[in-house]
Amino acid sequence: MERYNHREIEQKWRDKWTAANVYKTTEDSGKKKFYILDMFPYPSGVGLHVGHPKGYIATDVISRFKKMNNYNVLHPMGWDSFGLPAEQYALKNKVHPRVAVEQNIMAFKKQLEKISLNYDWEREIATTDPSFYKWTQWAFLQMFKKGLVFQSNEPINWCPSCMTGLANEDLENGACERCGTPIEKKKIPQWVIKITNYADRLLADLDNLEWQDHIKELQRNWIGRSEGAKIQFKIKNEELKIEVFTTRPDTLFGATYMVLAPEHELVEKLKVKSIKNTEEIEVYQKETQTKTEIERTAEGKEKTGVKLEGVTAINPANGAEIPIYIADYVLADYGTGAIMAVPAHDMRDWEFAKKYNIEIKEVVQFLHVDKTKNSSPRQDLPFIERDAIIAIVKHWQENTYLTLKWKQVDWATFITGGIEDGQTAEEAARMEVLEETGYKNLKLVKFLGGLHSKFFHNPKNVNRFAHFQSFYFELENDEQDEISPEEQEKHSIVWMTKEEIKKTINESQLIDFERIFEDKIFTGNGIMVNSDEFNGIDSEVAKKMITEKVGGKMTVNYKLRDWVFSRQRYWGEPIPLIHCEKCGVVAVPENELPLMLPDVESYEPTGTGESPLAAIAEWVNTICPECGGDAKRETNTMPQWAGSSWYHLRYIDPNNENILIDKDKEKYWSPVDFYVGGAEHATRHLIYARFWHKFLYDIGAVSYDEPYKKLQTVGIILAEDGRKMSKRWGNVVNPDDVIERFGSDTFRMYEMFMGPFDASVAWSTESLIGPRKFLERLWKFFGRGFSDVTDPQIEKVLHRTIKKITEDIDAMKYNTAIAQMMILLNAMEKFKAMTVRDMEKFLLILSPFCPHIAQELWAQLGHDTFILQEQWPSYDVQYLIDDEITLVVQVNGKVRDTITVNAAISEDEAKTIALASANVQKHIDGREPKKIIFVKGKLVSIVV
RNA sequence: GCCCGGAUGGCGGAAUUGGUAGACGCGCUGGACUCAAAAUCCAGUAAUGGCAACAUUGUGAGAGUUCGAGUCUCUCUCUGGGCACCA
Repeated sequence: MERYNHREIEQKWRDKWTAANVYKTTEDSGKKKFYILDMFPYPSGVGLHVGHPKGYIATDVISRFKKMNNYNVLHPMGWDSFGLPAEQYALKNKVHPRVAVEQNIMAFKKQLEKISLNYDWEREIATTDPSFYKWTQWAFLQMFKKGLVFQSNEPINWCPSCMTGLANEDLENGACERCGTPIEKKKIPQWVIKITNYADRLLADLDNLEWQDHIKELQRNWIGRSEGAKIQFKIKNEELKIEVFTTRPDTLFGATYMVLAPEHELVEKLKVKSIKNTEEIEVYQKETQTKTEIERTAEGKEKTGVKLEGVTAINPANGAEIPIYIADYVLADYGTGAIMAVPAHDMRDWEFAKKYNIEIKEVVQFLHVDKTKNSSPRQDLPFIERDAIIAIVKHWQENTYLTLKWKQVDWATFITGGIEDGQTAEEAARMEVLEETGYKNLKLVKFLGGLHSKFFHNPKNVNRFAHFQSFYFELENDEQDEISPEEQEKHSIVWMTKEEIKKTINESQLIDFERIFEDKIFTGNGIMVNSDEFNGIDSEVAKKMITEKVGGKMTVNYKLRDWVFSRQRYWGEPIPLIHCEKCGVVAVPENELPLMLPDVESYEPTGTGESPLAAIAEWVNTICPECGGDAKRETNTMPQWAGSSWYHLRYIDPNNENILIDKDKEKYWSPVDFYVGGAEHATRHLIYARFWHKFLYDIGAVSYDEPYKKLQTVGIILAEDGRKMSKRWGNVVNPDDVIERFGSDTFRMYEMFMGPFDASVAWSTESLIGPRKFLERLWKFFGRGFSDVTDPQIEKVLHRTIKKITEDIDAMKYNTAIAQMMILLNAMEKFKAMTVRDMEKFLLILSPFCPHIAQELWAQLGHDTFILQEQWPSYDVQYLIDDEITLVVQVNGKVRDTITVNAAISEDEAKTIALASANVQKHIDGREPKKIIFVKGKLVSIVV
């Protein structure tokens, strides 16, 4: 037998498979369908590196596995070929984008073919193909007709380097996701899709998807649902009202000023007659506009704003007259673009109010329910309410604090006590300190605020619901009165350091203690104060009550923004709309689709906010399909995400000229059963595609309302140096080189063996040797010939391997599946004797991973069939059962012996054998076993 | 700051979900073959002590629950990712 020659074998079988068209897929109602999809690549100029095919290999393994298990599998591939990079590549290399895309697709395809992925290439699609984008445009027109598309003149995100507007999703930390250039706000007319109409469904339907939880969580955060209230504030001496959205209507009594976004329309209206400092306002508005997103949101940036002089608002809760500001910390496009500011309970408002000396009014106080062992409230006791004080007293010289250690029980506190009638809280605090410790000369440093606590008062054996006011004093000297004998009996005075306090004092008092050192504001829920009739109730409950009282209404808000859909670039689908002076904006008639992207002299971006298409007069000038008069075409193009939002459907029916997708075919194949791709698409492509698909569902074009039933993300392959593979670092590994040297099978196997599928692992050419050696050893084993019977030891491992691989492929645990095949080969080499029949089983389970060598050896065994079309082997349970098992014997939790026993051993027998072990006896050391635990099939644990 | 993950030998990683930690692979060490090297094969490989049997320690750190914890609970450190003035 010749040496394992991967080049010869792999080329031979690739040719044969292609000639026989083995990957062709047709509808077959007799079989269960399985649609498995890769995120299609962007055919860039640089070609594939070793990381790209990882996901493709995985889906290829599953696809082959499913085919061998009698599924009718749809496994297609295509190209996401519109968009900026192609255009930029074309500009740089002075070729037309169409030509560049064609070349790049050819190059990509050539690379992919070497890996022998079982795609049905007859279903290949490209988003730049007019027969494809006809339907992208068609779907857009349906949205337009349903009123889901509107034109906006609001400032949008503009990338000055890419010279195009961008959607919210295209930003990364306030910069362009592609080029890293800080985003500016620019006012240009934009087509926007009301994706927010779908926010609730996009959120709710996540629950029914078999996606990884962290991806769902990412989408939930991106959609950003928050519940709150809309409340209106009257403006004094004006007919106008300010409407705000707030998640904290309970804090309304604490709203001491209001803020409008600088771009808020009310500002312009108020300028007309009320605002006295118009000039100052306008300077600030200009500043806001020219700032980049990054400048506006820079971390640690001090808040800025300008007061609207001459205008005030009325707080609807208490009638208070409060000032109005404009400030750029309020965003125009979230909520109503205006807020009620509650500096006592919102960090941002607090910063602002401190800077501009605005009243800070506390309306919610912390409610602490003690959860520590000794102090958590007892279920069986009622709460006794009490107004009380806490006094924290610092030593006159040292860094220690006064505490009381109770003598009867294990309990230490600061000085606490009730407030008597006619006493102020501070008076009560001073009195308690004097009574309990005798210290007299207190200097008040800080009032720490209110705090409510539910706890079990251990010394007094009652449940307390205490309403504390807390004070921080410093002692001026050690002057001290005599303490009464009763007090002395109760507790002793202990001076504690910070560290000691943190260890001994109960939770709620610790919160007070921390307030000494930190300027913290309370932003949580708690007990209402300073809020008239709502005082004393739970702030969570007060939300609805206060909203109702002031005539507001509870509502829901989303962070998700509408989808800015216009790009001022050449290489995209033309937006099929026509501007007519008489008729307004009119849709291009559907029978004129596709609206072809015209050729153009210069497709460079203009940078003015106008698309390069605007320069082609003969294309732009058209007639209005409604009135027949002169009209102009829309010249913006669609974003790259348009085509990828529905491409999964087109594979099902790639050549249909009459309809987006044939309903019967769609019903047969849809939805995608398994979708594999990069996690970076979690908040863009996967949001857009879900939206687009849901829209198609709503208009009856498809029959299932989610596109991707199950989603799995791929972990990226890092370069050998641990960095990302990039031309810039010069650390890119090309799959062509690896396949040439080691073979496609080795390459495929290694990528699946590297680690867990969704983990990012560094490439290692050194480790690649492992899978290669495995294949060489298999080849060699084959050369040795076969026996009439298989060694029972091999048989056992073989059937376990079949079981494990069957399960592992389903669970996407390829690394352990391959490890198991290695274990099998190790056993084969050790025990040698194996029948042809059993070897066939091995080849069948190997074939999804390494199709070429499996097919070659399959043929060498005399088969003239394609292994892909064979049946997946089943395992025989009789080989899974062990007659003998190894029991672990522990003494006090430590392994002292292992004993080999019959699998059916009884508990008593096992215990007897375990106790008989010499080493076990040594560790029992004559003591009497307290307890012997027996776990069937696992262990005997002896406790002495 | 907020929301998700992750941390196991020299390296990539296993661990039936609470039951012998380190499967499998790489690397490394020793041996066989060879004039020699590569390749291949055999043996070893968590650390420490011991000729060995074995003992002690050991899954980022610290506490806890348990006969028993990589796995469960709490606190913390480091780290990857996402979001970030979202009211």
